[in-house]
Amino acid sequence: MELPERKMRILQAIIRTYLATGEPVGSRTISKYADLNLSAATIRNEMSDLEELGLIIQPHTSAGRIPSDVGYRLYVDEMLREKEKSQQEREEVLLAREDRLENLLKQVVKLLATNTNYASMISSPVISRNKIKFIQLSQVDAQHVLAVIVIEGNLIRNTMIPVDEEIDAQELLKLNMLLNGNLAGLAIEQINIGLIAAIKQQAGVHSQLIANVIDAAAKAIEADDRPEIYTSGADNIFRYPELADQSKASRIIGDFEEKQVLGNIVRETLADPDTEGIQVYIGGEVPARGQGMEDCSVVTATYELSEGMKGTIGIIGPKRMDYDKVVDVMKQIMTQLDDYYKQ
Amino acid sequence: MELPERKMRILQAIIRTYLATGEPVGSRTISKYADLNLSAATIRNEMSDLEELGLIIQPHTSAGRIPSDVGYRLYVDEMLREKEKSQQEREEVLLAREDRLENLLKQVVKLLATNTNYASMISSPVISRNKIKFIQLSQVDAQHVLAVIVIEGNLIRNTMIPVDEEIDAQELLKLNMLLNGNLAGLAIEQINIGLIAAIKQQAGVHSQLIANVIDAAAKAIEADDRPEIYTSGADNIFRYPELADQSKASRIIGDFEEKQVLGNIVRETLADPDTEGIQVYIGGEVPARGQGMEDCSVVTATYELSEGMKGTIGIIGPKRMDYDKVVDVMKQIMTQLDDYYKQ
DNA sequence: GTTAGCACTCGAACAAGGCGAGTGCTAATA
DNA sequence: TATTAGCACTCGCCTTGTTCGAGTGCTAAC
Repeated sequence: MELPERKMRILQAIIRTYLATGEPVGSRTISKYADLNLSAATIRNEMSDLEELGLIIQPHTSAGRIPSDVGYRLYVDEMLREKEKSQQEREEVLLAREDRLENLLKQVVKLLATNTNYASMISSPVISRNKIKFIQLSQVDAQHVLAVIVIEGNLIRNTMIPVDEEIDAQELLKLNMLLNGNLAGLAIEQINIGLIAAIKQQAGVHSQLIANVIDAAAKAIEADDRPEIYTSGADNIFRYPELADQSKASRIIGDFEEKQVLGNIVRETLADPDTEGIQVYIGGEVPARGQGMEDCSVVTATYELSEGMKGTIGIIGPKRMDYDKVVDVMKQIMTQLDDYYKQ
Repeated sequence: MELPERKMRILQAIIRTYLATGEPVGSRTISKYADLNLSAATIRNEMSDLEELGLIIQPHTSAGRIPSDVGYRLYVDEMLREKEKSQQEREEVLLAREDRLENLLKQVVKLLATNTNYASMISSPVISRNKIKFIQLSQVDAQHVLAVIVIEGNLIRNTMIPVDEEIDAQELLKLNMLLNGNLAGLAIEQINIGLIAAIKQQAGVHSQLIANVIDAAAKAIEADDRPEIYTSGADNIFRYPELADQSKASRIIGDFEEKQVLGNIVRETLADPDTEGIQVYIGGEVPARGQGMEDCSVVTATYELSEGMKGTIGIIGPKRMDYDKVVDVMKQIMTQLDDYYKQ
């Protein structure tokens, strides 16, 4: 949709004031905008047009106008275009080094929440290349064998497997070689029944143990498809009256805690291959069947912690969100995450 | 505090009706209680006494009475005493088997929330006996050695350690024996500088690697002191009007997500050695410096998943909580968790 | 010690009315 | 033709006043 220059500027003025105040904005308010220099009456005519175009809405007869979803969309797209052009320098948000991935993610999501004042989430990176790299069995005590499975990308899974009797060290070494020889480098799809049967046969008396290990390996890889999601700043939604009423807040908080809906958003974000940068979902656009989110906007971005380890960060807030600032903060954090392991 | 029989029964009647309705209860309502058979006027006199004793409160002159914290306390103590006596049979809440501890905990907390309709939490068990059981180094690829550390109670931690060059298999075997020979069975306090120096000396050129492993082991054990906390059903607080208003809900949700306050409650529960069963904190009794919780009651219980692995489950709701039901549900879940690994 | 009766209190719910922000339309103006 | 000033009108919000009723405390009678 292409909009005449003046209408666009009036729309922007309306949205900007609405973002700041959260109240319907009237023609007089806009007429005071220095760089427009139009009377309230003219603005009224223009507003009438904008309403006809579906860009703004009048909540009731004698009220000002508020942006519609379509209006927001136009505004956001324009803003993103502007941002693309001007590679502005940013003040850095600094990430402290963390030794555990989990702590890093928690740190990031907290940072995101405190910097934006919106509810924030981060998904742990999912590994797209799900090959087995290395398997190691060790006898931990008389009743337990520990299976350590390393997946491409150095992700590690452990499973404790109960055994009837202690396995001879020499025997264990053979099993390790058997497993690594047959499975290392394979993706989960490549491990078929035939292969499993063959390995089991070679394992002889320990075939049950081997079956357990393969099972664990399959589960380990599968688990990565369901990324962990961390959240922070859910209470921020109470800052915005339009979300703070009981029923809405309840649904949003519920969705936020349940992680189901967030999972959908994460999946959607990761699935969209052409947008490398920021994605903005406004109101009904939010990929969530639940009805909790349609009064919200969601901004997401994909980070790549290291080759093939992609995750999503996102913030959730009211439709009248400070998109400008949010996009800035998210870009900063994204860049830092992308560089995290390169430093 | 000992209360005459009749006053106690009136207090119980008041609290029970208040729990159900959430509204101040008047003398007439109580006078209709079949098993009391007293007129409203008499009840009024008794209520006046109860108020003087600080057990009930009148929100404003022409309103009924609501229980005070002290009143609740009396009621709850009495109820717990009753429960102690009658070992009632319970309908079972059934836990499905889960292979990962994390999933078990998530399942439990969800179950707790849906069964009680209150916000629920569970802490992962903390290991009190923090001994190293087993250490295993493996060469995963040319640049990385994987250290797997198993702690008493079969808790497993992994660390990837970067190395300059591949280590000979024979050499690695020696290092493994060195580590296990010297560290297995030791608690973290027993690993002192002298011991570390001795091991490093024996490790020769690989002393740096060994230092990293010991470091990782120390961190792994330490991490267990800060238990993970899972929550569910935070949105349940919106069911209770007295908590659902914006500022209160915001603070509670914030506390709930931040896990800091919950951590305190968990610590408090675990620290209290003599109560083996259920703990009830009413209003100001809640061990949380934040002011979000003083309108709430918190019920916690300690479970013991297996020898020495203790954790806490808890629910958070309004002071007018269905203590009876909550205690029942928690006891069920506790018992099931206690038996979980014995089945 | 218990109960009936009564005057009194006070919040909740409802209705009426004024206020004011904002609109659309029309006629005048540049 | 585009813009602006003026004006009547609309409608949600807030304030005020009123009623209603649940609940109380007190007193006198049982």
